[in-house]
Amino acid sequence: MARRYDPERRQRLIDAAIRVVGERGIAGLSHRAVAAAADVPLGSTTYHFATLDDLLVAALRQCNEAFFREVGERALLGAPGADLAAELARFVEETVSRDRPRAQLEYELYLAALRHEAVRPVAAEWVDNMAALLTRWTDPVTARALAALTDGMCLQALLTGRDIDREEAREVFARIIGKPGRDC
Amino acid sequence: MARRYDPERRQRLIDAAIRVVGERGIAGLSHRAVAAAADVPLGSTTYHFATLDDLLVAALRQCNEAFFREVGERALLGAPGADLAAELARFVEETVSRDRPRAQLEYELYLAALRHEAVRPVAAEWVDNMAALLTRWTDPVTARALAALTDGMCLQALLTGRDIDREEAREVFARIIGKPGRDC
DNA sequence: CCGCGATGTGTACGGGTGTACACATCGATG
DNA sequence: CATCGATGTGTACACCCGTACACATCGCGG
Repeated sequence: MARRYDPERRQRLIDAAIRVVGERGIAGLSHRAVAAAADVPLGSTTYHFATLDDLLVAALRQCNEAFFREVGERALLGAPGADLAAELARFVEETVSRDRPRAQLEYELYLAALRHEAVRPVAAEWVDNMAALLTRWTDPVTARALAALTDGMCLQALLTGRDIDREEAREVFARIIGKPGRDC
Repeated sequence: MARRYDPERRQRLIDAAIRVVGERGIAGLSHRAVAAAADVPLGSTTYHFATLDDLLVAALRQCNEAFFREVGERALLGAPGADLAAELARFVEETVSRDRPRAQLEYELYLAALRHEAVRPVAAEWVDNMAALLTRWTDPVTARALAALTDGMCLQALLTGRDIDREEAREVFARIIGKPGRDC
């Protein structure tokens, strides 16, 4: 494999793309904007990423990896056996209130799959990763439902600008999981 | 109030905007595209809607009204007292599989609130309307949870291109509602 | 009936965009 | 060291965009 003059050029472009989307939204994503943010000439962006969809996919994939690496490392949901409903409630509440710009960025990339066919497989990966993660605590059906409810809660909060009531969230998560000691 | 030469000009522009977003996505929404779709000169769009956000808000508001008018007229969720979980499962399954383009359009406008501050109040109305509707069957907390889960399920299906398992959906909705005859 | 504001129309300008392409430069390979 | 493909660079083109603005046209109030 031939080495590049700037072996990290591609990576820097992805980082720049994420920065651009974070600041100006997907609508502001352009070869030129990324080139400027990465401090490289225009031709370099078009060389490494022929279309904007390529950039979008690379950016979402990187967010995806970063997110689940963090979740894995920091055990964002506590150890298996912990109170999953409470952990999920904490997670959505913090996602929405603590680092809102980042959540908006991640969701914007994720939701781009609605219109951009090319992004769909990566969005599917995200969904599957989240479900797989939750399967450590519960069965697959419940895991998928928890993932969906998490998305719904975060999005409604982000879209309306409201905060999340952590206790209310915990209660609802618990209902899906099923209260321990009862047979429903 | 002074009557217009074309009293329905504004309305036709909104319809055209919805058509444009449906065909080309929000990224393809422009004064020119709307003018062409409505068969009016460019200046007319800018006169009635100075900014694109104005158009976006008007379009979403119209979708919002149309949606809840339909829900109200056709009793999309069945009469109060019906099996709400089953009705919701049917609803999400049909939303995703029957008229997918329309669902994509509605969600694209709705999700625009992530980036467009101006759209946020209308998105909030949508959330509130959905919750208020569900309050006919259940308490407010459960209603909000059902609305969030509905969004999450539809979105995950639309984003990944997958279908919804109606029976699985019913089961999960039922858990949030709480099964009748049992005390959980 | 006349004037004025609301509504409608056409055009032009400056700026941003994707894309293409010719050229420069490097690393590996023979 | 000659060569060739991969990588990097600069520029130019055609296109679409929001915006502004001058002008036309209509309806209503005085």
